[in-house]
Amino acid sequence: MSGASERPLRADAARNRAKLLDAATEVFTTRGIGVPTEEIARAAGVGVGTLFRHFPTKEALLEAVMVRRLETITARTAELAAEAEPAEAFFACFRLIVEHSAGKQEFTRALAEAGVDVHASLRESTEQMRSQLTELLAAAQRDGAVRPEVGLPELIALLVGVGTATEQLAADPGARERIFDVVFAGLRPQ
Amino acid sequence: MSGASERPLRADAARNRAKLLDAATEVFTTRGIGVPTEEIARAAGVGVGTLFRHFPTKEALLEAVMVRRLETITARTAELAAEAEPAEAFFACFRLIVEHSAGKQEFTRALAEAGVDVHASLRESTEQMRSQLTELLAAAQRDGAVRPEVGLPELIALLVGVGTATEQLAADPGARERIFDVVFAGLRPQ
Amino acid sequence: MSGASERPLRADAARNRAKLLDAATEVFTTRGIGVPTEEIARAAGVGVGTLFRHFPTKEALLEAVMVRRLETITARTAELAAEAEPAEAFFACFRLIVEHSAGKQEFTRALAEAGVDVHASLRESTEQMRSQLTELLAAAQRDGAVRPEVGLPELIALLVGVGTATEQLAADPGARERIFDVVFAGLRPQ
Amino acid sequence: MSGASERPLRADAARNRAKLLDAATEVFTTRGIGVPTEEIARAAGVGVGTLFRHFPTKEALLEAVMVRRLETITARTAELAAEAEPAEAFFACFRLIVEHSAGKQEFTRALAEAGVDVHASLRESTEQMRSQLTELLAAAQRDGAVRPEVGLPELIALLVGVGTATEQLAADPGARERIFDVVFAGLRPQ
DNA sequence: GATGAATGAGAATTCATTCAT
DNA sequence: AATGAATGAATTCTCATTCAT
Repeated sequence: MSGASERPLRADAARNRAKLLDAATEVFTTRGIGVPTEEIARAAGVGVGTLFRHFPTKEALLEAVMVRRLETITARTAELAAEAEPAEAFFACFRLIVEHSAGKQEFTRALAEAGVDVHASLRESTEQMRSQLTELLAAAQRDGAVRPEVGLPELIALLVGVGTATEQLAADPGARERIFDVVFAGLRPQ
Repeated sequence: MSGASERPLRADAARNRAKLLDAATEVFTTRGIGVPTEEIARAAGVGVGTLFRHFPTKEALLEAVMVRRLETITARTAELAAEAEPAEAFFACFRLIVEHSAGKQEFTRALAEAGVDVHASLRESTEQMRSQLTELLAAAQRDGAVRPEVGLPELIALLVGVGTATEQLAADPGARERIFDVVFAGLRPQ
Repeated sequence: MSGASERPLRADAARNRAKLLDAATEVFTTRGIGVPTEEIARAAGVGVGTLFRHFPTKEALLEAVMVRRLETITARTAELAAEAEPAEAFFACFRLIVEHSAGKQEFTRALAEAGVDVHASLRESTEQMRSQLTELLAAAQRDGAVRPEVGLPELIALLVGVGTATEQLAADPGARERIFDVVFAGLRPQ
Repeated sequence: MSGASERPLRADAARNRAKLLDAATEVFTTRGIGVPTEEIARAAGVGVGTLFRHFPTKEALLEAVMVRRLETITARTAELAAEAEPAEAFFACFRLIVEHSAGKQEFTRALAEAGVDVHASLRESTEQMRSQLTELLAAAQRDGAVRPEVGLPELIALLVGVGTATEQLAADPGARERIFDVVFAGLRPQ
């Protein structure tokens, strides 16, 4: 489903690639993007050379991390959307996305700064998520579960904003829940 | 008003300090923290040496920028709080803070990473703002304008979150307004 | 006469710049272009940072070395050309250029590979030398001291070729002299 | 004819070795020595591992390329020398060697830098060529076709020099011809 | 005090060479 | 034997900070 145009990748290479992505995700989200590539390689248990063989630049690694994240989110969102009523689905997906988005902003910014207009491969995953969100939102609005004047841009901004807000409250699940309460209440037709 | 324990500072030195803070604020918020100190000095029209005479480390400059921001916000918040009814004051201050917080997160993160737990001098300004917010919130809740279960941590997280959300919508004031609508509606007792 | 558009350059900075150019000339010609910048800095008695402040890339350093060389040669050629009869001047300049060109090829190739078509600043110095050579050659041919069918490209190729040939014979001045004999004889009308 | 002391080498291995030498010759002469080994392997249609099985270091590959070149030249020189009169043979061989020496300098330099003083295996081929040249030169001098004061070192230096000169004129065969005219004229007794 | 040159510890990236498949 | 993934030392360049002018 995502870029199926490369050779199968030898078993060990695939394993290393995965280890690198895991390590990078972990390290980038907990310690920020500034972390030297060398540390990511160490965290993955491989040499720097291997890292750069798989991802030709640090930026490419960042991008790959984000793509994988977006794909996970997209897949789970699709499941959720299929299982539940529009209203329920909308709010469940909102939570899901927020919970899986930790640290995403910093990534996006870093990529954006790199000039390349939200890199091609990211664009694909991004586009997919946008269309899912468009549908979820429309259905929820049709159902009267969400204010009609809220558009896709506002929804995305809120997702990012709530992501940031809850990150601040990492230590207090109750408080985090109250953030959702507030925003969900605010999204309903008044 | 802040740390009045230094020598008076010669007129030109004071002017340079101000120019540096202005330049740093501008540059950090528009281009991120990664910008080399040399560029900030250039933007301020002084040499790097001067920058480092005033702020012993880049981090100290970051901190000073934030302190000044917080002081501005605190001052205006105090004015607003004095002029208006609790409910109105609360929401007006919320907007005010959000609008003055552009780029703040990145700063905070950078400082946090620097290890020193939210630097001493910042703590002072932070503390002041916290107590203002505590009062504003309590008054608004007493007035029945804000849900009683929302606490200070949630309020702060929402301020940061809405700041992030509106940053995403920099180009569309109407959409930004809708974010405030949603969150303010959600904050009111349901 | 060469790019007089920069600030005067502080005394110590100028000294360092000169030390760097001297060291680079020495190191590049004796040990080749592959030598790490760090070694050149060490040879010049400065830190790498200083090297890169003066020459933003290794390539720029290479270029500066060549420009300085060409300028020296051009200046001496002009003197020689003024002092002597066309025939004598032509052959004296030929020697001069050859003797000052040690290692030049490698430089040119490195720069050429860098893509930028024989960098702008080099072009200027190069152009100057070309026009000098054009005149010297024309005068010598008018005088009947050099075969009329030899053009500027051949002259330049011969200069480079004799440079290479004599480099091979660095240890044997007599043999080097014989190379000049052969080529000078071959250049005269037969 | 060269080092006949290795095992016979399986047919496919021999084919790979040849493909590697061809590719290396091509790539080194057109793009310089700096080209990564991996590209040479790719150009030869084999993996890097194979390259390193046949040539234990990059330097060894360089050496092998040169040896093969020298052997080709030596063989053709022998033919030419047998077919023609001394004078004619001398000048014909001079041309031959020059035309087959493209890029050789860079190789030699690279090998020389590698410390090992003109590697053992090269020495053998080199020695053979030296003795051929010695004979050709002596015969031509005996015939009165070449100045008597020119020795082997000068001849070699001239070969290298003319090689360099004609490389500069790659695009203009006429000019290249004039270089030969000049040098051949200069070599004749005056 | 102000200036900007000098410093050198990192950071990203490359590439010859080794080794598991 | 061949393959190409893995390795990590080496290289170019950056930038916070210091110091001579």
